[in-house]
Amino acid sequence: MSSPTTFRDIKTDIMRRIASGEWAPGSRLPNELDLAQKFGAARATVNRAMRELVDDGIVERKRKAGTHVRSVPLRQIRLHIPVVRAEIEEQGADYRYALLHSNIGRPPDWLRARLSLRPQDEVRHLTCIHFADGNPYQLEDRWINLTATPLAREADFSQSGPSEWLIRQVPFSDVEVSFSATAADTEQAENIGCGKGDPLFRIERQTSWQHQPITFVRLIYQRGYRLTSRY
Amino acid sequence: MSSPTTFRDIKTDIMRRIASGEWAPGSRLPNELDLAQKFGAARATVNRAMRELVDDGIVERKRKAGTHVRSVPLRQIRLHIPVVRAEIEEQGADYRYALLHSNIGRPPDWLRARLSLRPQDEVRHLTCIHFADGNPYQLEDRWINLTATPLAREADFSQSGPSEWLIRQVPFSDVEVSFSATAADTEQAENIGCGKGDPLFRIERQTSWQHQPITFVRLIYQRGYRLTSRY
DNA sequence: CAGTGGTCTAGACCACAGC
DNA sequence: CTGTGGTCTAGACCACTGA
Repeated sequence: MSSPTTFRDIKTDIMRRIASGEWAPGSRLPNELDLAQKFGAARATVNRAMRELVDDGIVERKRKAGTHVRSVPLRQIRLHIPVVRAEIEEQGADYRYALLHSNIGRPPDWLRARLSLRPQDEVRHLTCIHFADGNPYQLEDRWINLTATPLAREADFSQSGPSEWLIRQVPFSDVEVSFSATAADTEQAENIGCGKGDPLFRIERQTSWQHQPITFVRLIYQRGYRLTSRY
Repeated sequence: MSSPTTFRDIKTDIMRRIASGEWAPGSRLPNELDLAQKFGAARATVNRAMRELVDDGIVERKRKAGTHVRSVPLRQIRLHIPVVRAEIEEQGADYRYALLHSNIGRPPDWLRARLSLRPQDEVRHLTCIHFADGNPYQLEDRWINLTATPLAREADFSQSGPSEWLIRQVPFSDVEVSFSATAADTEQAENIGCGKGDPLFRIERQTSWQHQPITFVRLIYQRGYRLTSRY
C-alpha cells in the first residue's frame, strides 16, 4: 500500500496536464468529486489543491460553472517590500538614520485629496534620510494623519524613523502602493548625493485601516537601486 | 443554536487580539487544539485560519515551537504585472504593436552569465514597441533561449509580441523580477519620444522552468508611468 | 522524547448561480 | 431546480524539531 495522495501531488499533476495541453486554456476541469475518485483522494484534498491553483492565478472557479483554466495566466508576484533598516543590515552594512525636518499643520491640498482627509484633520510631516555605511540610501517624505494616530504628535523621531514606529502602532493596514521613476530635484540631489535630474527609483505608499487614512509616504532611493523579487 | 464558527471568524478574532496588544509581537499563541476548544471549532478550521495568517505574513509557525506573532510584520504585496496589451485596452486605449528588430545568434556575455546559458546555446533577440493610442507606451527588449524554446526560432513576431506567444508556450515559470529607474539613452529617447537622460521606469525579468532558462526581458515604460497595486 | 503543526479521510450541510 | 464549489466536523496518523 503506497502512501496517500497529497494535495501537492494533485496540484502538480493538474499543472502538468495544463502545461501539456491536455487541459487547454479556457477549458473546464472535472468537478471535485470526480477528481477525488480519479486521484483516489478525499474531496477535501482535491479542494485544497484547487484552492492553491486559484491562489496561483492558474484556474478560476465558480459555483455551478465549475473550474476553468485561465485563458491568460495571471502574472502575479509576491513582492516583499523591505523595511529599510533590515534591508541595509542584511547587506552587512551599517545603518544610520537622520531626521531632517518635522512639523505639524494642515495638509496641503494634494494630500488632503489623496488621503480623503477632512478639513479639521492635522498631519505631521517628516523628512528623513536612511544611510548605509554612511552613504545616503533612502529619502523618506512622510505624512501622518494625527486624527488616526494622535500619539504621533508627540512621538520622538529623532533617533529612529517613523516607519518603525508606525508598524508597531498599526500592525495591519490596507495599502495602495505605486512604483515609478523620477528625476532628482535640487534638494533630493543634494540629500542623496547625485546629480540634479538623475533618474531615481520611487515608491509611494498610502495606508489606511478600517477606512481611516493613516499615512502617506514617498520613498526615494539612491541611484541605481533595484527592488528585486523571485516567485 | 448559532451557526458554526468559520475560519474567517477565527482569523479576524486573532488579528483583533494582536492589534489590541493582547498577543504582542514575538509572543506565542495557544496551540491548535486549545484554540479549537476555545473557539468551539474543529482543529481543521483553526488550522485553515492559521495558514492564512502565515500567508499574510502575520504569524510564523514551527512544529513543536508553536505559533508566534511576527515581531516585524512582513510587508508584502501581491503585485499583478499586467500584460501590456490588456493594460492598454483596459484603459480604453487602442493597442498597436511594432517589431523593430529581430535576430538569432550567440548571447552576449552578460546574458550568458545572467541566464546561466551553455556555450552552445543560441538566443533570439527581439526589440519591440507597444503603442497606446498611437503613442509609444513600452519598449521591449527580449532574449529567448532557443534551446529551451526551439519553436521561437521560426515564430512570427511581426504581428504580435513575444510575451503573448511565450505565455502560451510556457504557462508556468520561475521568475526573478527587478524594478528600477534608468536614464533614457539616445535610442530609447527616440523610440519612446522623450528627452535623452529622462527618468524611465524599468522592469527586468528572467524566467526559467524546471531549471532551464527560458527568457530575459527588459521593459522600459513611457515617461511618468506608475505601476500600482493595492493589498 | 514528546509537543506541535501538517495533512488526509469520510461525511455532511449549505450557498450560489447557471440551466 | 440542481450541480458545483465552500466550508465545517471529528478523528486519525505522521514528521519535524525543540527541550
